[in-house]
This record gives sequence, structure tokens and C-alpha cells, in this order.
Amino acid sequence: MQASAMVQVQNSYREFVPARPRPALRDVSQAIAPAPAPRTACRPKDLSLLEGLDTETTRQVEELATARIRLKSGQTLFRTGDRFSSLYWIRSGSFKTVTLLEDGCDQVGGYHMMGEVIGTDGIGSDSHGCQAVALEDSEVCALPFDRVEALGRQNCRFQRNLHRLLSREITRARVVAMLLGTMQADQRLGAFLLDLSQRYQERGYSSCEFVLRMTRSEIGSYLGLKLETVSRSFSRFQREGFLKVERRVIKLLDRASLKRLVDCSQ
Amino acid sequence: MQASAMVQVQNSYREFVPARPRPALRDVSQAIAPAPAPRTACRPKDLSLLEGLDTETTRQVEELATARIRLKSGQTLFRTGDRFSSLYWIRSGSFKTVTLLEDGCDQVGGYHMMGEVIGTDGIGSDSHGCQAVALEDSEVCALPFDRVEALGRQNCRFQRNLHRLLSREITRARVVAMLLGTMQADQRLGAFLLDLSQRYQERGYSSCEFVLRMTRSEIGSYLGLKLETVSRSFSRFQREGFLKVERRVIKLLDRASLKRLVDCSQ
DNA sequence: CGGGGATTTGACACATATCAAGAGCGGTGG
DNA sequence: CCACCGCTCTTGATATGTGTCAAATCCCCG
Repeated sequence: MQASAMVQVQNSYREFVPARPRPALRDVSQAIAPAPAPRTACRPKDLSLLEGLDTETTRQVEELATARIRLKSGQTLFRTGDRFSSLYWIRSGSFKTVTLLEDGCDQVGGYHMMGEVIGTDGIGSDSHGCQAVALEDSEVCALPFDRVEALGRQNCRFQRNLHRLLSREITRARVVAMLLGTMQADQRLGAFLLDLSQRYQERGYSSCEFVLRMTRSEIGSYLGLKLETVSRSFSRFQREGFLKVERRVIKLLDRASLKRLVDCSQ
Repeated sequence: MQASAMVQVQNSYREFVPARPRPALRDVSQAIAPAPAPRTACRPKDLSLLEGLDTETTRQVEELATARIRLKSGQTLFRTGDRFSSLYWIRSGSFKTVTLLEDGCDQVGGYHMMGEVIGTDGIGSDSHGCQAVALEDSEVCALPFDRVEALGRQNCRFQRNLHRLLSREITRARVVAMLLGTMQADQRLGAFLLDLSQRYQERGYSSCEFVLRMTRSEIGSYLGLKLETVSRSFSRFQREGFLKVERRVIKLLDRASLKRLVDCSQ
């Protein structure tokens, strides 16, 4: 069961059909983004599952997460309908999750970066309800879920961490629903950028200068907008002096105004 | 800790300020809805947490859920910011959950009926991220979460059930986000009605004739629409012969057409 | 019987989608 | 090296779906 789970995972990312490679942006992203955070500072944020664990349990979790999976930009980690057996802990890079509806229409349902765990929606139905695609060259660890559960039965702090992780996922999805249900285009994009900014900061990167890993179209899909609308909102933000945008490079200049726009529906 | 948790809960629903009582609809709802399902048929659907448990563990779960809390229509079970200590298992009646944003703008984030468990968003932050309001006279059981976790450590089937429950909550929230992000007004309302229909059926009630527990305004909030738009969509559905609507009483006449409308963006 | 909320419906305004054109950039092949 | 291609992104003109405002009706409730 354990072994077959691992095989399953490997198949899942190996059977990949090399889709259109993603735009490179090598120079820009290398130059600007990941000024790698000091290892120690980054560590505690690494994985919420590790918070507050004794060294022995920490060791066990890390042992559980030994096998690394490398994905090139554009590759799929798991697909809708794939049998669920593991959660995936993103060690480097970033992913989008795409939800597909029966009629073929799809939506980007989430953007996930280093340190986060994806695949949680598969627990309930034993198969993944969405597709995870690498937005850049990335590395993940598979966390076989039976072993995660076993560890949860054994260590109650770890158990709590797992539950918090799942619960936060619920909260996050609710916040997105809130955003889609109540906000206008500008506010949605603003909220998205501020969220990104905060998550980068938490990971030790610059909070006011970062590179978008998604196209306008993907961002639009995530925010329930069309790509043209996203582009126009970016332009408006730049015109108003809230930020500077150059293709995918974002510099936040006036976070306060952006926050005001998002917070109060004005 | 256990005891204080219970006190907390009791305070939470007792300190209630009797808001405007909800419209009664007593006659209609009594007449139409709950043709009470046979107890045996209903039982397995009662609580997904109980699925597949041995009798001893089932007993333990039921023991854990002894204290019943009664709420009148319009009363609040928990509020945003309340300290989290328990999940709540809805034994009868129904609830809406309302998410509040900092700026006071709020949104109905969910509709929950008999058999479902609410309060899961509190696990991650130790305080509730939304407010739960009874949509009719209702009864819930508090499930103190430490004891739920303890039982999870002890019984791996129960643990799995808990994880499935949390995961399904994630999936459900994602589906709502999908709905809000990609569908138009008619489709959203159609999807909402079909979802209700299915959930009533699963509980042994009629799937084609039911009473809405929410106002047009609440439905609109849930679907990211204004109440007028909801009303217009209802009228359109009726005009097209998909259903018959009379205030809050819905009779689905042509489920197939409704489903077609929802599925294919036409 | 009167008052207040829920609901419906119409007219109009506005935000966003749609359609269309063009510019910028990167990659590829001659 | 340049020309070409494909893709992303931007911007404009217009169409459309919903929101907004307003009025009337219905129903429940005191």
C-alpha cells in the first residue's frame, strides 16, 4: 500500500506530456526575486506541520518526506481524478491548482508557493478534485497520507498541526469566495497582490517587489475576471501610482492606498 | 478546559440578543417539507463521522455529543472571533454561516442542514472566522474538539472520517468559488437549487419540492448577486417552466433543463 | 386594520465582457 | 544576423449582464 502509493505518484508526474513550455523570464526572475532567505529564518515557516514538534517527531516527519520530486515549469504534479495517496509539500517553486467542471470549463483555484502543502482536497474522495501544475521549475516532497495519519495518532501536536492546516485551507477558500462574491475587479486584483506580498514577506522575500508567476489570463481565471480586465486594472494601478508593473515584475509603491481600495468598498 | 469549553458555548448562544425574529412560514413548511425520513434510512447519513465505526466507538462519539443546544430561528450559535472549542453537529433545522470582512461588508458563506458539521474554520486560528445563525428553530450537539481529536488518535477509522469531513469542506468551498468565478446569475441560482435538491434527497426528503430557508437577499449574498437579480432569475425559471416558485416554496418541474443550463455555459 | 419586511418588476446606470487591432518580447530557422 | 512566428500584454470601441433606484404588491404580524 505504501509502496504502491509511491509508484502511483511517480507515474503521475512522469507520464507528463510536455505541454507548451512556460515563458522563461529567466533573467528578470533570477535578478529580482528569491534573494534566498537565511536558512534559519526560513525554517520555522517551512512547514506549519512542524511547528512546535519535539526533535524526535520532527525527525520522523522529515524522514517521511525524503523522496523529492522535481518538476519542470508547466509539468503536472497530479491531475483531476488521480487516485489520492499523498499530500505534497512544496520545497521550492510554485504551483497553480486548476479545477475542472464537467463541461470542460475550468478555473484556476489556487496559487501555492514554497512551504505550502497541496493535495488536501483529495482526502475526502480518495481522488484529486483538481490539477496541480508547476508555474516554474519546482520541487516537492510527497507525504504519504496513511503515514501522516499514523503520525497524527501517535503525536497530538502533529495531529493538531495537521488539523490546523486543513482548517486554514477551508478559511482560505472561503476568503476567495468572499472576494469573488463581493469585490469589484480593482479590489480583487489589489487583494490578490497584497496577499502575494504578505506571503512573500513571510518567506523572507521582498514584500514590495516580486515576479508574478501567472499570466494575466491565469490571474483573471483565479479572480473571476477576463485577462483584459486584469490588464486594465494593472494599468489603472500604475496610473494612480500604487505600483509599477512591467510585464510580470511588480513593485508596490503605495501599499496603503492599495489596502484602502481593497478594504473599503468606497 | 473541557468544562470551560462547554460554558463558553452556552454563553455563546445564551447571550444572544433576540434579533428580528425570522418570518415564520409555519404552515407552509410544516405542510410541505420534513416528511420525516424513516429513522433507519436516515441514520447512516446522520453524520459522516460515524461511517463504518464499530459499535463501541460509535457509542463513544454519541456520548461525546450528548449535550444538545436548542436555538430559535434567528439566534446565533457562534460569532466571528468567538474562541473555538467545539464543532457543532446539526441535529435538526438549518444554519447560515456569515463571513464578515473588516470593513463591515459581509457575505453568506454557507447554508448548512441537518446532519452536517459546522465550525471547522475555527480549528486553524482557535477562533471562529464566521458567524452561524439558525434559519429556523434548530438543535445542535457540541463536539468538544479536544475530545474529537483524542478519539481520532485512538480510532483510525474515526480519524479518517474526520479528515474526510474537513477535506470535503475544502472541496465544497472550492466549488462555491468556482461557481462565483465562472457562472452567470441564472447558472448560479440553478446550481444552488440543484445542490439543495440533492442534499434534501440524501436526507430522505423530497428532492423536487422544498422550502427555501433563506430570503432572496441571503441567497443573493451567498451567490454573489443582488436580491433583485435572484428574484428575476426565479421569475425567468418559472416563465421557462423549469420550476414553480411561490414565495419560498420551490417545486422543480424540469430538472434536466435546469441542469443543462448550469452545466453548459450554453 | 395598519405597519413593516419580503418580493416582484421596470427604467436606467455602470462594470465588465467581448471583439478587434496592434505592440513588445522571445524563440526559431534561414 | 535578420525575418518570422507565436504568445503575452495593452488599449480602444461596443455589447451585455447586473447593479441601482424606485414603485407597487403581497403577506405576515402586532
